[in-house]
Amino acid sequence: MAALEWTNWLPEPSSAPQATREELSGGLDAFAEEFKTTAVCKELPASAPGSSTEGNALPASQRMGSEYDLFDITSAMDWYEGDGGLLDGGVQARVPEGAFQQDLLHGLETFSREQQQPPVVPAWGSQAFSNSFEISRQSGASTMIPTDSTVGGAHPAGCDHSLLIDAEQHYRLADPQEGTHRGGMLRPGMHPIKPQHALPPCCAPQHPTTPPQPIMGHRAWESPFKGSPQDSADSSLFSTHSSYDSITILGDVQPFSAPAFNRPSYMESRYDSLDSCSGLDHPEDSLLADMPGLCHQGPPTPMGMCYAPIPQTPRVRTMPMFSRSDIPCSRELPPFQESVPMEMSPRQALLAKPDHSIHRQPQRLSKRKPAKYNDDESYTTESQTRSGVSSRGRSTKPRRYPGSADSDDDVSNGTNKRRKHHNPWSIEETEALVLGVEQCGGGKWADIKKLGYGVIAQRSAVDLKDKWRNLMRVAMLPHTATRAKTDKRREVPGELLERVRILSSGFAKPPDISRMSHHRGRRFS
DNA sequence: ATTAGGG
DNA sequence: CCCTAAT
Repeated sequence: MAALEWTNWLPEPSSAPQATREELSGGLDAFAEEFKTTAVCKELPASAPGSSTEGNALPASQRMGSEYDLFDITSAMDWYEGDGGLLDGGVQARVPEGAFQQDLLHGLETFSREQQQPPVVPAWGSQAFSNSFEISRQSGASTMIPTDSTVGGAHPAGCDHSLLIDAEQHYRLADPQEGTHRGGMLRPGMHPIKPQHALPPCCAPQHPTTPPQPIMGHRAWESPFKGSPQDSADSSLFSTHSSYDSITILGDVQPFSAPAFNRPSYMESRYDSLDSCSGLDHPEDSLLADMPGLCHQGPPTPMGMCYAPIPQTPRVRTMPMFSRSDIPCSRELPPFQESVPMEMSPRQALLAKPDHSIHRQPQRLSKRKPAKYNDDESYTTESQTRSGVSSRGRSTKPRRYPGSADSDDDVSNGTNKRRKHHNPWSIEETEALVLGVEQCGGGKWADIKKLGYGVIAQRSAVDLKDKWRNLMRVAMLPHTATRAKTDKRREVPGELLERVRILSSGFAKPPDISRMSHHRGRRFS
């Protein structure tokens, strides 16, 4: 086979400092110490073992412990530190230091494997290793979130920050400008970037009882520099939106194959931007496109194409397609409207399964809502004109007089107590809620509503909050406690509960065990 | 205006 | 699902 030509654009192998066994081991120790994790690896193989590609075919749990995992995964993640794209003026932006470290590593490894030579390993701590990636020892996944990757010195700081978060919510914020790194554990409410741009609770840690999830998540994300002239996306791709409006967090992905590594587009463009390398402009050029085991999920996002490992089982765990309602894109995206007459995005169409709940839901609402408004109508006259749309606001809406007759409470339950309204959540609603939490994180119910899932539109933020609380309670119940399901329609699918468990494990305050059976005689809805 | 939490 | 306190 022809030797890889990565030397055309990578530093000469001889120029890369060679690390001794001890140096590399020491670096890994430091890494492990800093991140309070067990050492990534201790032993270097005398020669490249079986191809790392084979290694990645193994479950993540079995791949841990090898430094080749480190290399493969980082290269496969396809995220670069910074963005070396062209500026408006056609000036080639500088490529951040270490931008190609993943490729360098993989290239070195592939090279040595093909040449049947001992691996060439750059020294830890050299420029090739600018500490801009992190590995989760649990899932083997690494996630890199570009933050304010402004190129060409347009940004005053002229730096290329990069925030990396792994599945265990370690984060690492690199500031090449200052040559500093900050790291630690992500905690809810912690905003490594800027307070006003809250970092969404990132990929939830693996639930102890669940196997590694291939798709960690897909989250909306607003860059602190969104819309600023310094935003590379603004200058080169879109007019108003940042490349970093959303990120796709991949789990275990296959490493680049050598053929993909040799793709002309790759060799020529040198991956000049995050977008090009991820296939936004030319999907066929995406290195991920033809990687075995990867499937293309969803439409292109401003960040690039979404890829994810092909699920083992044919479960329909599609990725949420839109993190924002108005992603501009060169390709046709389904029309999407922000306001009340919600159009159906593909995802929503998927959610809105025919029959069951779809039928019941509007009926309940049409029965309940007008009644409520009619009640209020006699008390509030002018407020109706101004109140406008807000479908359900609790605060703005004039409230029923406490003692007023319950015209809409049709049935009394024998006692004199008012029967409370109760619209059970449909499975579709529940799934939409879980999707929202997966995107926005818990506690962001107003944001979740803004996502625009039509099925949820009639539920207030408080409703979402209450439902999520109940979902957590149900999810944390012992599996054996699946109460007699007389009502199959309302039963929350185990798959959803599993997702709830995964998400809830990432929150600071897990559901209070003592209140776990808070159902007070009535079922969780 | 939103969110957390008790009821 | 309702209500209130607290931001």
